Amino acid sequence: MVGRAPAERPPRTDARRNRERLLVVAREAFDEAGPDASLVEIARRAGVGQGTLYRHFPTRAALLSAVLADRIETLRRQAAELSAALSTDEALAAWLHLFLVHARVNQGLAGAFMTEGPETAADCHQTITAAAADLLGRAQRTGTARPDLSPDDLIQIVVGIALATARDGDAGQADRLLTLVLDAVHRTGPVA
Amino acid sequence: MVGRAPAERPPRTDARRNRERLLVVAREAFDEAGPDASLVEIARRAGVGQGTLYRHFPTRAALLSAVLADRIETLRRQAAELSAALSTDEALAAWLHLFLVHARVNQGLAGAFMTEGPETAADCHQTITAAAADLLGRAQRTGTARPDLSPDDLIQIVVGIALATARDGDAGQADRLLTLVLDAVHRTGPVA
DNA sequence: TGGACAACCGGACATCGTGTCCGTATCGTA
DNA sequence: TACGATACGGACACGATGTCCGGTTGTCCA
Repeated sequence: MVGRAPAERPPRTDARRNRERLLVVAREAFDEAGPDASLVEIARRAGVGQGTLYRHFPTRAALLSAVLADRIETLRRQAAELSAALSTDEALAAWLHLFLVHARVNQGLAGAFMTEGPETAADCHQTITAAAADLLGRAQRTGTARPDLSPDDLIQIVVGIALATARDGDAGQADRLLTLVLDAVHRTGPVA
Repeated sequence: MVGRAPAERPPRTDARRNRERLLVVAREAFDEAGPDASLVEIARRAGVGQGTLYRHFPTRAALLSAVLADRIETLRRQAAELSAALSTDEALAAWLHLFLVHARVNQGLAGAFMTEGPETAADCHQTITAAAADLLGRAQRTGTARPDLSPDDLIQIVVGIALATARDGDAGQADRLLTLVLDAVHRTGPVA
């Protein structure tokens, strides 16, 4: 084991402050303009120089996943809550719906999963997949969900729905497609 | 009815030649670098100025859909062939598989559907949807596909699968997800 | 308290991509 | 051949990304 960082100092207060401001502004900007929002514009609105932005968040993905971190955390928590409050099937359906809505609203979520390799968004993906595994696993053990479906595949197809329906305002279509998928998920027997 | 175009002249030979060269080069470029390939680079490799490129294809989408036009045409033809050769269900499955493969290989296809409004890629979308409507309609009349599914929704979810699985090389996942969807499509009765 | 050093800031800059504009060259026709 | 319509080409304006460095500001210690 090599020498570890020698008592690494905490970041300076102004650095910490700027980081917070950037996150707040970035959240707004991504909500307004989608995941392609201009980074210089974000820096400008946060009242900092571009250098500051790029120092804190070297890439767009880094900023995106930082912004998304708490949404992801929220989704994780909601998975647990729904799992406790509803039946397995209802919980799975409700949570996937929440996930879909979030993924569509800021397409950045789905975008962050896709445009990056596993490096940056790995944590997010990990957390989401774990939550899905929990809910799906319960349904599978209960016998109401087909056993030959992985949490990763489930997440991926919902991401697909989000990506495919992100642009047009037809939210109904996204819901219909999710319903279709859920139908398939619960199909454990042969075709009727 | 107002006066129609007065005997509109055919394009000049050099214009026609340049258009061809651009299409050839663009096809290569999109295959190599994906749908975000640089347009100036395409112009350069085709030996024409940027102005020429933008005159023939005012937007990236215009170029993309021109490049895709023959692939789309191929898909349309294959739909008819499969429809004649196989059972309705097999034809539908086989064609959706072909569509998925094409959409993934050059993500540009799916990209063209998404990044544009209905304006530019309308023809492509129209053709694809029509082919899907044909195959799906037959299955629905046969009674092997759920009646509450529109061709548009079907296409959209396959596009979603393509978008979501375009980056990572796991072609198996795309197939698994398509199978899942097909399962749902054929589910005409209550859950087993 | 105050001074020195590291950490941090800000914005200019280099680079790349898109799409427009217009002077010039070339094609088609009389 | 000569003329007008058509098309060409590249400079240009604009906007975005990411880097770099001189100046500034916190932090720590004497």
